[in-house]
Amino acid sequence: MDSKDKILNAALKLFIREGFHGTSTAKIANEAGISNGTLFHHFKTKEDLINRLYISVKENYKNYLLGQMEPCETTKGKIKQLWNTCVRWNLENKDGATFFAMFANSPYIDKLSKEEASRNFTFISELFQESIDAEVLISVNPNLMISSFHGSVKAFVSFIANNPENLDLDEHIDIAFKMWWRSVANI
Amino acid sequence: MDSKDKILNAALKLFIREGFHGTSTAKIANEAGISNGTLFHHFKTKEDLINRLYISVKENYKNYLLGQMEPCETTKGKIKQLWNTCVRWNLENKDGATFFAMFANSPYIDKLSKEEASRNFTFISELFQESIDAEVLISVNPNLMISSFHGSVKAFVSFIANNPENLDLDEHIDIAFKMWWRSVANI
DNA sequence: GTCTATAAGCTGATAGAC
DNA sequence: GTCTATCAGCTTATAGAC
Repeated sequence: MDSKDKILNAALKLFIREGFHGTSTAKIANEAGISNGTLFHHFKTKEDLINRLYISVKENYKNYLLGQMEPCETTKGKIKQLWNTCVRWNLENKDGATFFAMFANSPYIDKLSKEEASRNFTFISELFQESIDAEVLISVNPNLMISSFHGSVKAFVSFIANNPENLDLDEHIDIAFKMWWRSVANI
Repeated sequence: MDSKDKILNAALKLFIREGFHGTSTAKIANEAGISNGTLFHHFKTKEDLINRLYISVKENYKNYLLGQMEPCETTKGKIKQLWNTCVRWNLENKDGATFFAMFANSPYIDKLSKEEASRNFTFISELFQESIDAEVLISVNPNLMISSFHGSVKAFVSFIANNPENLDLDEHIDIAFKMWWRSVANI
């Protein structure tokens, strides 16, 4: 792992544990095992580091989704697989998910970074548009559909995070997807 | 308006515009029109200020909900009214909603504040539990139902925020509620 | 309750040697 | 690319007068 990645990993870990304010560049450098000067060789400013971290986590998310998706015949199957995979990334990458929750609306993330990051997820928009056109999904504003999708994923992940009883994960993933599917399926 | 409220208002405004890190106590005091010393007379530390602000916004949310709710015969009517009212608070109090999104998962908000704030919302839990018992809502884990409810509200609000075309708000509120209702109604 | 004055310590960032 | 040394400025918080 090169220095840049060491720094990004250390920053993610510290930001979610102690917040942006509580995490100085010195702490990040220390956690990464490099010097403060080296940090500023790789990142122009602290804000630059935050933005690059944001883009990096988003890209990790995208690659996970594309890597896990298998060919699937039906439209419903494709969407279910996407939903499941989103949930699993969020559960397996809690640091990344928390970082999004903390910083997605924050002023530290500039508009350019947001646009660059969201450009990676156009394949989701396309899937929904196709599904609406094919009358598999109800005919509503596609952006409302996408908001509903992500909202459902986030709500389920937050439910799992806050209810650490020994409940059957696969069973509840199925229940939650079926609930969401009823709200958007064209039947 | 007394100094304490002036400080809380100024802090909310600055936190969402410039972030926690970018907002010094001096800036807050200046925006509030009082001195830095006075700020520390009312709030023990900056972290104390953040936590008190969090509780204050949550309380404002609760009072809005309780104030707007009118007596309603049917269970579905009650839930629809609650959903609508939640959406309207989030749309009318964008600063508060953004503050939640930014800080709800953050380390600045301590556990005691979270508990104190969530204790105000037990009436929502009770409504859902009753509705499940009455077989108006499907029989799932009540916490999953609550997560789904808040997730649906947040998803809709985020859709409205990101799609500022001149779409009919009331019409879309109806559409979005109907979508969510299909996912939880016991029919 | 409110103000001014003050300070110790930390912050992000730079310069320059290797 | 990485390090050490360094700093100017800002940070939270306090003390004490009114």
